[in-house]
Amino acid sequence: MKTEKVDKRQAILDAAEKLFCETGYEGTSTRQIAKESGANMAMINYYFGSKEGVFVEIMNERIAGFASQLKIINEDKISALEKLHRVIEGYVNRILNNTAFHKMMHRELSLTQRPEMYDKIKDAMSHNMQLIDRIITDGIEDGSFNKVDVRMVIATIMGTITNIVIAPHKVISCSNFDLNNPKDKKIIKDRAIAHLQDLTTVYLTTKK
Amino acid sequence: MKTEKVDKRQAILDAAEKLFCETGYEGTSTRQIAKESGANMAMINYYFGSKEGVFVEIMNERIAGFASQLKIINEDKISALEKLHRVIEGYVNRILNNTAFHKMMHRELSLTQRPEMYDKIKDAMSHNMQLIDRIITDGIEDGSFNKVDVRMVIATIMGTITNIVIAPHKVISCSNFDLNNPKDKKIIKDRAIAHLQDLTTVYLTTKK
DNA sequence: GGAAATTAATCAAACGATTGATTAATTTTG
DNA sequence: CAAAATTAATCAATCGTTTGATTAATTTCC
Repeated sequence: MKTEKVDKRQAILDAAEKLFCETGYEGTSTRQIAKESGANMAMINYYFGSKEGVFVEIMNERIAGFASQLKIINEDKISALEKLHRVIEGYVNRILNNTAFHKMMHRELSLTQRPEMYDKIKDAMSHNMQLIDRIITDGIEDGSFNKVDVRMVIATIMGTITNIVIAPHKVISCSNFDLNNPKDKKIIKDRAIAHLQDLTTVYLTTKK
Repeated sequence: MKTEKVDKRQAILDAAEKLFCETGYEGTSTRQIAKESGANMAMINYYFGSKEGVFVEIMNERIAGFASQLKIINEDKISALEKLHRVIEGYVNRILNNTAFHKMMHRELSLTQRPEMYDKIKDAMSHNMQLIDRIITDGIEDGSFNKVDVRMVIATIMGTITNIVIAPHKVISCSNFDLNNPKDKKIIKDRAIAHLQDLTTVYLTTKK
């Protein structure tokens, strides 16, 4: 009769991620997680060993998901510019579809107290970074891109997106604007993609 | 004879800022602050009323410092591009000279639990944003700049700098690299300024 | 000027509340 | 029945804050 299989384990993960995103790791108590997930407090330790175990599990799951999304863009026989544009589109979509997690990740990246987590995030990022690095470097070598500071260009692309997620008021000053509203999110996505594609096109391919 | 006036109040502020930057607000205890500052725990509440009072005081001091640094760049009779370049230089220098605080500010901006603080930071930022907005908009209106998505360009400038501060490994993959090392910091500063000035010049002034 | 009164600064100790974690008992499941 | 899942109760530790007392400095008063 009741097919509603309540997977407490997953419920804990979902609740914890939501709370960690909203109030931070230290700012979230195990009791809050238990309450929000509908599970008993002891279940947290039963399944994940500790509060930190929950956090690590969330990060691992997410990072694994990101890695699997790393498409074989570099295999396609398209121009370097076209590749870069696809990467930008993919990045903007991914990050703006997971704004809460992205915020949490960046928060963790700015702390020095959990070095293992810092390194884990850093490593996960570096894969994607190397992909972009290769695309731009190839473009420079085959003459289709200007000689630029590749790492700085990457910082610009990633930094722009992160900035939009963390401080959307910088882009939209409208007060009743909400990134969680699908309509508003779509607008921001399109603007971000258009801007970054235009920016990279002009900056990388304009002959001086 | 003894001019070593130990201002406990200031010692608390200094220690708290250091700790808040390193381990976050929730991650720092009042006992840590007391120990690090050499003050008695009760002094924190004596001077600032509460732990949050310390935090608010730090933020207010810093934000006031930033506002006072808001130079009258817009008054100078120089081109829009020149103004923008000066703003970029000022921003990079300011933020890279206060990396720890900048990290903390962005961390606070990504949380939803202290709305008053969020609004305070947002307001402080919006002043600087309006300055840049005006410079670019003026440049567009007088025909020296291309028609671009002004808010997105601002997000790019600020996002790039923040990204460098929070994830410097993206720019420098060298393992023994340290943003606290003055020599390394100088290198990053110069690269960031050169990149952003070059980027904005090409993107805003290239005729299509 | 010097005793008396007042204020500011500092301290050790303790407060109640909450933290993450664990126990032992119970229920559910296969 | 045995293993797995779940529960309420409890643990020691730590949290931010408050207390009452003490010292040092300043002000008031005669």
